[in-house]
Amino acid sequence: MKKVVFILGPTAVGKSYFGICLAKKFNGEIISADSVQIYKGLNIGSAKVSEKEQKEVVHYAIDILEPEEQFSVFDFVQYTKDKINEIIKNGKLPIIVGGTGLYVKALIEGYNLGGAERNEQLRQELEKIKDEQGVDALYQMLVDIDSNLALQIDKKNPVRIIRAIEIAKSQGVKEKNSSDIDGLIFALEKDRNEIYKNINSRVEEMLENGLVDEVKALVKRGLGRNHQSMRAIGYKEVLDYLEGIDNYQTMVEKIKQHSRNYAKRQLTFLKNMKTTRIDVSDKDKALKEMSDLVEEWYERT
RNA sequence: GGUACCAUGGCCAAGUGGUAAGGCAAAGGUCUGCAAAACCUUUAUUCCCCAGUUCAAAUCUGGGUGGUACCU
Repeated sequence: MKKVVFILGPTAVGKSYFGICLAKKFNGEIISADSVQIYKGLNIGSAKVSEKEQKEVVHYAIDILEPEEQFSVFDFVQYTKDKINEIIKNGKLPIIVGGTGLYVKALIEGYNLGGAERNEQLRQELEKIKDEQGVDALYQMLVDIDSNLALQIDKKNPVRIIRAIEIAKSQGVKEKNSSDIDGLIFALEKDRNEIYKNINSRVEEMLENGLVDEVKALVKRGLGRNHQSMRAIGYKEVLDYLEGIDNYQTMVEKIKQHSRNYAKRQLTFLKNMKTTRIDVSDKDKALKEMSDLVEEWYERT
């Protein structure tokens, strides 16, 4: 079994901080589990750890993709498994820090995904069916192709139905889940209002640090709303502002609002995972608590 | 001061006589493949107030209050 520490939690609770502290203390290296921080050029809006912090502690899964590229849970699991092995081989402790729940869940539970490629042509056809005949027709297609798979898919969720059809039609081999990870999984928590307050002030900070310019640069490079990376919170809203759809004030409010909604969703997702909950309202106390737990867990075989 | 228009949930808003659409927010939730995505559930016994017409009014009439625009 591979020993891996996980630091999860909603946006703006302070995951990065605790990750770095623990890494320093336990000779660890960090793998980010964040669907936006993997992209180069998306720094401010993704609250990426600073270069300075990246020098203090080795970080992986940050800046590994161009903003034009696609990425999926499958890719994340592949990448991360390799890194975990590498880190352990070097005698260090892997620490996974991030807020993208599904990435982490897939890793912990050992999803064996087949690696089905995106099929743009098929996608276009399916989109067309959805627009012309509705989601029900789309779902019916899935039922016809693979009725077992269809049972697991939300009937009304076009994004998932399309992906399911894509997978069903590809040759990807699916095996059973298997995980060789012995995880110590922390879920950082804090009073909801406190989190919301942090989010609001962090958004203000991002704006002061030049979020709008960051997006402008990406737009200049040819990025637009159909790129996966640009659908992230903080980016799509600025895009709306730059295109004159929203005024500045509205943009700011929307970024805050969407971040709050996101935090809520993360909290819900985390509730369903087996985690060790840590109240981080008192930073020092929380750090001590986590350190003790890591120590004890690390000793165990 | 005059004239016109408007007043519907936290916000935006549809509805012009038949028993309150929708969107956003909020709250809760889903989750094995774009997840900072996508999706689901809940949320106005009541339409600014008062009086009237009518079997029936958010919808019509009169008055009041508040707002907006234009005029003097």
